[in-house]
Amino acid sequence: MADKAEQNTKEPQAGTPRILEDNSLIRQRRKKAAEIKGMGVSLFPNKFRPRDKIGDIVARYGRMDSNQLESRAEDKCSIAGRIMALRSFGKAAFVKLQDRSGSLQIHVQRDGVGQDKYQVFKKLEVGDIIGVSGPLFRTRTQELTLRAENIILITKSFRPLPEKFHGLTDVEARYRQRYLDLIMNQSTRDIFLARAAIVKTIRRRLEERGFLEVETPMMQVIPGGATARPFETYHNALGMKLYLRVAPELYLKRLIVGGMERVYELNRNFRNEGISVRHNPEFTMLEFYQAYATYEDLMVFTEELVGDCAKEVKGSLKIEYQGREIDLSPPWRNLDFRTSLLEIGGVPPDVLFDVQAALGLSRELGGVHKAGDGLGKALNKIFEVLVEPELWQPTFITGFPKEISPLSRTCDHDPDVVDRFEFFIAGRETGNGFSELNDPDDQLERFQGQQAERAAGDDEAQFMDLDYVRALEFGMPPTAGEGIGIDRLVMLLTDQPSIREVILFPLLRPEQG
RNA sequence: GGGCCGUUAACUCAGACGGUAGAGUAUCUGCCUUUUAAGCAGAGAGUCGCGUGUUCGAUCCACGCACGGCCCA
Repeated sequence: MADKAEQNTKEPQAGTPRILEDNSLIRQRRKKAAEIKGMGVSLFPNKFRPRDKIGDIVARYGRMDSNQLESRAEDKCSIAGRIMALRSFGKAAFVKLQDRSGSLQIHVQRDGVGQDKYQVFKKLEVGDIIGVSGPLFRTRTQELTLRAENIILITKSFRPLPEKFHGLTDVEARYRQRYLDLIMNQSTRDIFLARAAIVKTIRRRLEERGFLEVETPMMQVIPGGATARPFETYHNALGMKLYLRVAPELYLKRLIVGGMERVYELNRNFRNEGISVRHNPEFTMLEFYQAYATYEDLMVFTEELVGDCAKEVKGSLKIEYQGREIDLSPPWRNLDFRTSLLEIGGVPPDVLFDVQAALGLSRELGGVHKAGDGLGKALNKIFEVLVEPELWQPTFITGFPKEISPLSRTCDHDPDVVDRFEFFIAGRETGNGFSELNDPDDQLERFQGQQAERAAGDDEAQFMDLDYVRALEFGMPPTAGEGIGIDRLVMLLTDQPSIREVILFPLLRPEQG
């Protein structure tokens, strides 16, 4: 009997924690839970062990017709999952059960599971996690269905799931409550399955080439390896300021000095910058270093590596991103930095060698410059605004100015340029590689130059790292190294416009002011 | 940091150019042993993001704030 007075009450049911928001639906679900408990049934048992995955069942039996399934009625399946839909007919019901591999319809009949279990079952709701076992059959409409012979509540759900048709679409809710997003949206699950596949492919390819996976400090006394502002933190016992790393680069190259010759790290970096569709304060980067190689060797490897990832998750080197086709087939376009400014950016030739003209143009385009900024920084800003967005098809840019590359080896026949490339896909920088600077005296001078820039007010300039110079003095074999932004690669290969869609828990401000 | 847009029931969304709000789904009650956005009948559910101001009266207007989205820096 419905007790409407009780339905209306604002009083929480027994056991409702007051620290979380409450509503009538939650109260109703807790009431049902109490009733189930009152029947002597545990709400959170941990005994049921599913023997099967729904995906496997569908793969194995999905093509069998009614008669074939009938003849295999002794093949009992045993699965566990969450109730995503429930259609009840009084003495029978259909349940849509979802596990990590897929979903399957369950038919529960009073005469199939027995009066007692059916009484409990009638109290179950969408969102509850149950275990069921029984044979498969096909319904009148030919849907593969498990006939429940046994059914058990595994976990009671106190909160209502979003509506079945529209699901959860509110972007903020999807990021904050990613668990709900994952329950409700197959497309979200697919993104993170693809991400895992991409990371796995990268590791496999690197392992095949003899790279060793290592882990270097994320908390660093001297943040180095990239031009970026670091996060600061503090170690209480040591009484010491620490930085979250902006890159693992300098540590990985110390390992090259140490004789490891081929190393990689695929992990998080932290940069204290604004948030955008391309930037999250913490992001995942692959960095790898190979001794006795040049940046040109890595360009070839990059084409292979990115291509392998595309084949793995898209099955093709021709992919579509945000409605436009991208062809990852090698060889990729290769353009000199200055040439790209002229041909793609439409920059007047005199700007390329005239600091004042370059700074002027950069400022016109919105660039902010300090007194000490030279040609390299100005041209780089111009590049970012005029050229980068145009590089839709995969493109290597080479011939970068030395001024913006303090860790790269100087080009043998142009002292203003370094042996470096960046590659761009879909108008975004996706990776950066270079022949490493292994002349310790040159490196020391570059650091000193960075120190001067820092003194002049550039808080993105790199810190002096004397131990790194000391390591180079022991001798680092000629080495090429590269970093690839994993989040951006995943965006590309899952056709996502925002980096937040490919990060499980993107950084958001707290919900309550 | 700036601009634009958004925030209404658990979810997805309407809405009134000021008079304290609706739909669908979900939920509750009843019926129903092959449904699949099940169906039929009935019912309940809201601090209209937060605050201040204007007003007889604000969810709606104004200002501020919070959170989010997109664009720009």
